[in-house]
Amino acid sequence: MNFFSYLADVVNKELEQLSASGGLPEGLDLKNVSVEPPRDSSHGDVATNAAMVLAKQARMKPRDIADALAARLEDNADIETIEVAGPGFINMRLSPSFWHARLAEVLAGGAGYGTSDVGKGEKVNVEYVSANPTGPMHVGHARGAVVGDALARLLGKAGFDVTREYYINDAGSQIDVLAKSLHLRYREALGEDIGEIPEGLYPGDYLIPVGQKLAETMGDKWREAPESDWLEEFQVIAIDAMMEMIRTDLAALGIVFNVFSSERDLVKAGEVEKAIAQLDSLGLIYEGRLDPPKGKLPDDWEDREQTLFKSSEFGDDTDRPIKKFDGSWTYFASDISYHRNKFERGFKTQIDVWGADHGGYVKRMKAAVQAISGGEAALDVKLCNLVKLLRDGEQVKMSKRSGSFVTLREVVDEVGRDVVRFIMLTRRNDAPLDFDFNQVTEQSRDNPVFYVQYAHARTRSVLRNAAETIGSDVLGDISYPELAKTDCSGLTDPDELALIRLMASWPRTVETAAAAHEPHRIAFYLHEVASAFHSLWNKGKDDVSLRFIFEDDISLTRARLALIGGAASVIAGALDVMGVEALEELR
RNA sequence: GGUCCCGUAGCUCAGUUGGAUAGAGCGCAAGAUUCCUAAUCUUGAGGCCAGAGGUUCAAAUCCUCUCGGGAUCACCA
Repeated sequence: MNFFSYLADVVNKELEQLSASGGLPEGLDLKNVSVEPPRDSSHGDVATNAAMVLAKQARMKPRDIADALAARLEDNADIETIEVAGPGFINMRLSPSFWHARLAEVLAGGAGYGTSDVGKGEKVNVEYVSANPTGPMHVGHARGAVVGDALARLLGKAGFDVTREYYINDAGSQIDVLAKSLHLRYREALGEDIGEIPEGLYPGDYLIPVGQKLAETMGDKWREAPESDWLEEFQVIAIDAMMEMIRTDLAALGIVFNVFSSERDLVKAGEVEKAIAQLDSLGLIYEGRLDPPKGKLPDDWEDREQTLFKSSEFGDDTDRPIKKFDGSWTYFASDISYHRNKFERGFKTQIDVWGADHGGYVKRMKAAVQAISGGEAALDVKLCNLVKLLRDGEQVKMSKRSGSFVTLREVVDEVGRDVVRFIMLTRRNDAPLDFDFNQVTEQSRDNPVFYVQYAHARTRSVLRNAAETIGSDVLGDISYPELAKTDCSGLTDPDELALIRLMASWPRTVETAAAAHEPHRIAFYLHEVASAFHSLWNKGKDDVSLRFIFEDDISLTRARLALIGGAASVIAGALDVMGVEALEELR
């Protein structure tokens, strides 16, 4: 249960009763009344702004409303103390028994705790990675991959029906380049000395094995043939090989898609024509001229008539071309048809995860989604900023031209998938991110992955240790469902209750992070839980009564183990939303 | 020049879609190991939330302008 929602219901009911009994006017609009954590935990566990929000409508002083409401809430058994503070906040501290009940929920819920139905099964499409199939994935792709995957998991946890989708950009001119590069490697495999890879072709050696295989299976059939004979076939072969490589790399990161959509297939099926025809029927397509960009004029600027989409009618800065000079569709045109295709498959909420360098593309794409859906669908674009790789304090230089970029695979092989995934979520998606090889493999609190994993390993260590030192025949069953039934009235220390309050905040964290489409919040939440747990652990060093295991007090030990088990369960559950496995021990 | 993102402690960043005295880590200063992993914890100093207006009970958050950093700017994807 989201205890904030629960208390919001309680507050709303009391407000209605106040209205009914004449303490407040009737017919008040309660929609802005909220029950939230206070900024400063010394103010209490939850706070409501009801008195301030209603003051104007009710034509009463906030303090008067607050006093009346507080007087009613005071009788509620879940509320231990209540006070009116500041301009009219009502601060509530909840009773220990309320928190004990939440702990039981955490344990009984296990991995499913925090799962919400706010999504109401609504279909959401998350499109991410969508790297061009022209080479291996590099670390920049890794960030988009992790953000998209974690967002998909988060939305699923919040009750949405999520589809993870990869859009294969396999129709543009870079595919011609890919096919030509492959032909060169094919000739090389047949024994030809190809020398330096010419400028404009892909120099990486990942096409070498593909060329070799071609030479084996096809012999020299295409060696001297004109380009027009082999281009199409080489394109298909190259795309398949690259996508296979990309899938493998993504799998190494633990990322799997439900749907791969091919731009090439869309174009071949005439989907672009359909989409453009629809826009045309709405009067949104016309022939016209664009103003050149202000400021510096591009060298090759040519003022000419083009086929344009009226994206400016939907908030874009200017209208956008949908055909190239040679009459073929622009990338934008096929992207319109792709998003239309997603809408026709029932996705009214679409999320795209892009690199920050595509920021200038957001407005037109949102405009297009609005236009093709008649305003029924909405697109949210998450832009992922750059990842800066650091090693020994030095930036690892990446140059695509020389082919010396660091691949996703290399990073995953070096530090592990869980580390990559976690670190990629330690910043907001639109903030630049430093990925420091030294830091992320370090076993210290500088390393957030370690800090959180260590907390989990410690919880598991205590549970193992309890069973060993006391013996399970005396201690009893300490599985989470059994611990859920434990009498926890012995848990009264403020830090213990604070830890439970954090655990109990997990459902709300899921809901708010999902609503905001911000998976990084899970990483910050985890850091908080880990910190609260480490803190409690160390408190037991000074205060023996706060230790977890007492051989002569099984009842208290079980209560403490319930606390520990709850922490373990919530940490593991939150890590799972990030796609990270919780570790049992760190040795 | 247009557009978008960013500007919060010395550094790296959070800030729960408008809430109270703005938080955390690193670094700095001082401390804590008879126990289950000190691989951790506790305390302290450190701020004109880039700046100026506006909106309202309430602004780091929303609006306008200025300054500074980044991305991008027809016919690439």
